Amino acid sequence: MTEAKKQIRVVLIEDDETIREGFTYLINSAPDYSVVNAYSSVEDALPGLQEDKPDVILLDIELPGMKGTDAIPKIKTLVPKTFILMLTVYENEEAVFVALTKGASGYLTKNSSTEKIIDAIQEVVDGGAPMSTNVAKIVIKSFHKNQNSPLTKRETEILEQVANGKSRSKIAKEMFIDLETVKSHIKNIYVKLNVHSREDAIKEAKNNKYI
Amino acid sequence: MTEAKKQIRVVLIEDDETIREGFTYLINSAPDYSVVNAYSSVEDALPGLQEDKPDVILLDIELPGMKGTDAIPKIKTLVPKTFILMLTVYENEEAVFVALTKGASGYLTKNSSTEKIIDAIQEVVDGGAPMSTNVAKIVIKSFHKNQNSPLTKRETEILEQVANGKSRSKIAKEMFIDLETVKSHIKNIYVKLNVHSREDAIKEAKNNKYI
DNA sequence: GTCAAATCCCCCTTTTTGAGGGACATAATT
DNA sequence: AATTATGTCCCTCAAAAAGGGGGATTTGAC
Repeated sequence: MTEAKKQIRVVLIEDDETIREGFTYLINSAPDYSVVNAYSSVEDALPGLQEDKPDVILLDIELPGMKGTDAIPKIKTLVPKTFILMLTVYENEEAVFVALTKGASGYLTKNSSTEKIIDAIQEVVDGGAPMSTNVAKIVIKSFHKNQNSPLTKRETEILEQVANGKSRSKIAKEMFIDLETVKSHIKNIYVKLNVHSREDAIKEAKNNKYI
Repeated sequence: MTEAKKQIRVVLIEDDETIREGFTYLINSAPDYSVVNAYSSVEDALPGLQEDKPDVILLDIELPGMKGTDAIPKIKTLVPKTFILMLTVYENEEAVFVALTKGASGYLTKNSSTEKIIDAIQEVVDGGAPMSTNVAKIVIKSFHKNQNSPLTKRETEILEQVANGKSRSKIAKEMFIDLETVKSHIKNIYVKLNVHSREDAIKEAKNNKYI
């Protein structure tokens, strides 16, 4: 192995000096990985990113000044091909979803082992989406439906169609039932959810993961 | 360490005999883990599950007869506290989502190392949600929005409200703009998406991840 | 035999929707 | 300086949809 492998360029954005230096040392110690820059804030980082040309940015989610999640779109504008891995000490459900919707590729807790961090960087470069199983759980939970729904199967089906913006007559046609049946189901749904409109029914059902 | 640790009870449902026996051997070799039963189909497994009292079920997603995803609700009914880990050879985007919405806790590829399999079992028992980074990528991709949306920010905001079942007048009130403005935006949205109804606009926007 | 679920039927009023036309101010870009 | 995109608002119109009220019937599960 005399050939020089392509170095993977990493940028750190993390306000805690100890963690910043620790990660820098750890990553630089690994062959094929190098920290090209380590910033303590997003404001500091942004002007330098286009020159840094990072393959991966490790971005703290709890930063002073501009929040990590707000930084994601700005970073994506400057260096669109760069993958962003979020760093966090504790899992904040809301922050996880915000980061993922804004374009982060993965989610690491700061107490991860060196091995896991290097693994994660490699996997994100390879097109994967590393995340701790705890973070994965938050994400997966968002897919799970509530087992204690007061709605019957049929009612749930219909409410899902309503939530997709379908009119009652369209639902009737697609489910091969009469418009009156759809109306009847919706009436029952409203009673069960204690609402009086499509909007509130959808909101209530989504809040409780009935749909 | 003279005390007997609690054994973690595992049940396998997998039609390929080689994989079934391989996994059984591997898991039984690990201390604290034992395969209490290994079935080749869901139909075979269901009657025995309540006696097996598994902590974790490893469930093949591509089974002859009843599909793995259809089995999940039935298993949940019989043994609601059991965690279900899906096994798959290749990542099927649709199947991943179906399995997760129906209540699976994680997702393993069959070529995973013994270590990763044991790790995954332990993590799911500890309340995590193990999945390969490739599967995680599918899941995370579902959160990402399309950056090439033809819709403006404001139009996207409004379409999101429409997709939440809100009426135009409600949207107007909540966004502190006139009903006419909302109508105007929606007209433009329809033109841009080349649709003529709320339903189609929502469908089109969701398909392309504009919202 | 009772009950829940799913189906269908009638009445009624109010609200919403979609489509057609247009106007105007402020940014941003060229 | 001129053009374009965006966001705001205005008017009319007919058709569709929504919401609420009262019912009935059949099927299957328990």
